[in-house]
Amino acid sequence: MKNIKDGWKNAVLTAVSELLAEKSADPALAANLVLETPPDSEMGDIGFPMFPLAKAMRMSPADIAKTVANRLENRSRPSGKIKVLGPYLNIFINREEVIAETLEAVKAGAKYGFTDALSGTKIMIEFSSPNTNKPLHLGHLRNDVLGESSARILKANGADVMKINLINDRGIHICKSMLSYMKYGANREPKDEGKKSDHFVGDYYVRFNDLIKEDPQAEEKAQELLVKWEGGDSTTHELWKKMNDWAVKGIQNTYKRTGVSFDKYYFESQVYLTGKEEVQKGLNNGAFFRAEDGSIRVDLSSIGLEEKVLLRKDGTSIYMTQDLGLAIHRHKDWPFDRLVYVVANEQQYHFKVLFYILEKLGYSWAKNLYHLSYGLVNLPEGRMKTREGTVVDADTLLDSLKELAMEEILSKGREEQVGDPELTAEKIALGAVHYYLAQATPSKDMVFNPKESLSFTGNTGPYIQYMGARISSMLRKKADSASANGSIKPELLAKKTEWDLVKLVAGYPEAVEDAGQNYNPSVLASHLYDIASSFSRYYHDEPILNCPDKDLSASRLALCEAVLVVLKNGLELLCIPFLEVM
RNA sequence: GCGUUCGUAGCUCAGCUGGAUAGAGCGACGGACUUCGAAUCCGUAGGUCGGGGGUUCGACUCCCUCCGGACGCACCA
Repeated sequence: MKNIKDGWKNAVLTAVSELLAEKSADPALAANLVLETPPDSEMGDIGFPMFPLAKAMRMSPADIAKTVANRLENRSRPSGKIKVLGPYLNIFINREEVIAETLEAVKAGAKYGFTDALSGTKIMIEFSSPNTNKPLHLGHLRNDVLGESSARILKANGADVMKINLINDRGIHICKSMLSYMKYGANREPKDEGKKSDHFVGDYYVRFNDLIKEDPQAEEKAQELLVKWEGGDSTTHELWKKMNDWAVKGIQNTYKRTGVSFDKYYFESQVYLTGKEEVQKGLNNGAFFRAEDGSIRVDLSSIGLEEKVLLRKDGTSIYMTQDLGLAIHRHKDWPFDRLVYVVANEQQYHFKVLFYILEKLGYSWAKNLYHLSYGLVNLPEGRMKTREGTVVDADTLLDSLKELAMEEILSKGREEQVGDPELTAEKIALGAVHYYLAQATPSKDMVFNPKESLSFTGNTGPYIQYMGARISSMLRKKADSASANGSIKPELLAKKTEWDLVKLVAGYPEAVEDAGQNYNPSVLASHLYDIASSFSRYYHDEPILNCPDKDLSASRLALCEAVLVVLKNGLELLCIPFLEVM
């Protein structure tokens, strides 16, 4: 469909520039011509507003539209119908052609919608990056779905993608949970308390609050523990390793559950010292300077900021130093063309500075670094707070959703049809959360209302899953219907609803490309909702299997299959499980 | 104070590089299951697109300003 649009645009463009020349105006003004989609398909499939040309031609936009239309009528042009609507030159593109083309394209199955927009591009994407002192929460789920989904979308656009996870396994917060465990743990293990191992660790982190009340020195002791850890103290490292293993194993369990995976893990404990040499190098070549107090800094005045310390006066490194070294280290590991950081928008400053410094150090790839900045997930009463216990835990959330989905299955009496109710409920739960998180514009903060946000009706993941299940159900019954003996005839699909569906199916690859170019899964989510909802209306209004005309029935079913391909592929890109039955 | 960012229906969100009457879902109210799955569909009510200027043939979209919120402005990560 894209080439048809382009064909029309060129035809109109040519006609317009000719006309401009005749009016002795600059033909280059034709570049102002924009192609848009009319509000309703009854007005046309594509439209060209003529306002921008009015002044140069000294004609009313409506007259221009008429003149251009006449000119186009009398020459070779792409097939379709021209309709002038006031100042708009609208085109009804040749439906049969597009329908036939679309039904053919969809035969690519799981590959339908893949583009080569990014082929040959190596993209590294970092996301999740959990701390090992507590389990994942709702915020991580947003990060994870954005990261995983973006990675899948980039791959679908032909990119070579490497997903990485930087585990934050060192630092004062880790020491706090260790200290707390040393005090209250009594060498117990997760299985002794029947807890998921990351929750087990997290509970000790929370209990550090109790520890502070008991022992005012607790904060200092945690600091001492960190020094011991950095000094390589063996007992400390033993405990550290044990607790980190618990945390990481538990977190990985959640990844498995949500369908998130990584090609490579980096552990902060192994890389936090990298970057020191880079800072030295930068100092030597004049990119950085040594301040009076002995610390090494970078001047940021050219990007409107002040200065930033990169190495303390005692020579120890800071967060920026680490990230600096890590980026360079990663490029050596895997020479990417682009590096995407999926990190909350609170760190905008950090990345702005980081990218600037890397560029200043002369790394050619530095201009292709991208901070996929996303907003916080807030509760109706405000931000989630660990100490107030309002953090929405990922596993707990999924469990309670699963329970709701299960109730739904039971209340509809569908446990037989569904086969495995447990598994189905789990997939519905995942569909609900992932859709909810993916549908919002990444950069914006969002509000999560535990009571209302995760319903299964309306604009939700399960709604889309349901449409997939309905089509799947029809396909299972195909053999017993009229369509079994019919043949597919694109010209029979003449209803407005059918045309709207075809356009949505045909527009899917563009949505994938759009989502990829902008690192924005939400455009894909809304495209899927549009198509699911169009299908639902269609399904309601028109008989498909029950259609008496066998050719019409077969054609309609083919259209539904096309919709199904889009739903399946799109859900996959959004990390939402597809369900044959639900 | 400075910077970034957001402010669209009661609530949660869309609105493509400015274009034809601002769209969904939830909630409210009213309808539709002897028919392909009602986790569905249809209808009604609900909006000075935070306020005010400006640019433009045209502004939810761009610019300025004010108001309000969030987040940054660490030798914490």
